[in-house]
Amino acid sequence: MTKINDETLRTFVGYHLKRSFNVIQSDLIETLRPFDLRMLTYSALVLIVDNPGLNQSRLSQIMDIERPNLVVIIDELEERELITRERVPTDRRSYALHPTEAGRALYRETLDAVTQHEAQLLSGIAPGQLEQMIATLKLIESAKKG
Amino acid sequence: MTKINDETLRTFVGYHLKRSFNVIQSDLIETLRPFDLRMLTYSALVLIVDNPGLNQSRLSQIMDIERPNLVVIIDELEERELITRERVPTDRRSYALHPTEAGRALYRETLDAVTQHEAQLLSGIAPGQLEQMIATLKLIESAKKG
DNA sequence: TAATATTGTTATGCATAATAACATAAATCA
DNA sequence: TGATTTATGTTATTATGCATAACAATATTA
Repeated sequence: MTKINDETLRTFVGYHLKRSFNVIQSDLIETLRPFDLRMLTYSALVLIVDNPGLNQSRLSQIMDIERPNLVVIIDELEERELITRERVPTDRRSYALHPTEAGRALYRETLDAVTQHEAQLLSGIAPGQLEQMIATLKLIESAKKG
Repeated sequence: MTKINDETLRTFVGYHLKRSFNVIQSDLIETLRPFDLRMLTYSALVLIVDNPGLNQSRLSQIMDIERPNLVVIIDELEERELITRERVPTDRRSYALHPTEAGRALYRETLDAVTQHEAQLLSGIAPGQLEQMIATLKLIESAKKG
């Protein structure tokens, strides 16, 4: 088999970002599978545990997704009794999101698992090199328009 | 509004990768919109122009997608007469994919546009820093299991 | 008070991605 | 050689991620 030439696409930073993210994403999906969590439900759980009382509008902002898409995620976490939705007395439009004890327990379990799996996956790369890359990724993130 | 704490997620390389990729992806989608191309149809077009004669099986491998998902992409490119599918005499199971002249023209146009847009988006970051990041991204890419 | 904005929701559609099952053709092997 | 296995492209189906329009309830503002 002749090797395929992707040098043109390799000139794009986005191409490298996507391919490397795919690797990490595959690993993460497998890591979360035993806990019956997807990337988005996991991210939401972590953010709710770390920011108890926040509402869905704020959560969708930090997660960079549209509010309608967050609804089903919150529905799922609530149905599994990992979080609660409580009416806010001072603003009866919104719900305050809080983790349950089960939610906090799952948070601890999964955080351990995810941390260890990512560390294992990236064990061949020097920590300093990763730190440097993260600094650059933050610059890209802040290049966002609007 | 109180600032939301995402420090836990920030400990993951994957979180930074995803957020920065989202920024580049949004920009790319807008860049490709006038050409009526999506990321996948664009990638496929580039790879076919750069590797004329390759078949769908090989293309799906380099694109990291499943063969069934490639079919509709190739269908679309063929229907728009940007590429052709030709039976391979020596292996009548497969098709050789070739760009048409229109496909090569669109390739040149879009390559210019995409290159310029990405350069503009990342203009605030030193080229050397980007190169260093790409080297790290390649390491992550090659950490793939299987 | 009237007009406007915000929050959460439903409905809908598009894009990306994975799997099973299949017909055709090629390769292997016994 | 013939039988089995493998490879290629396809259809169908499903899950997931992500965006927009429209809406009811509530809050804000002019």
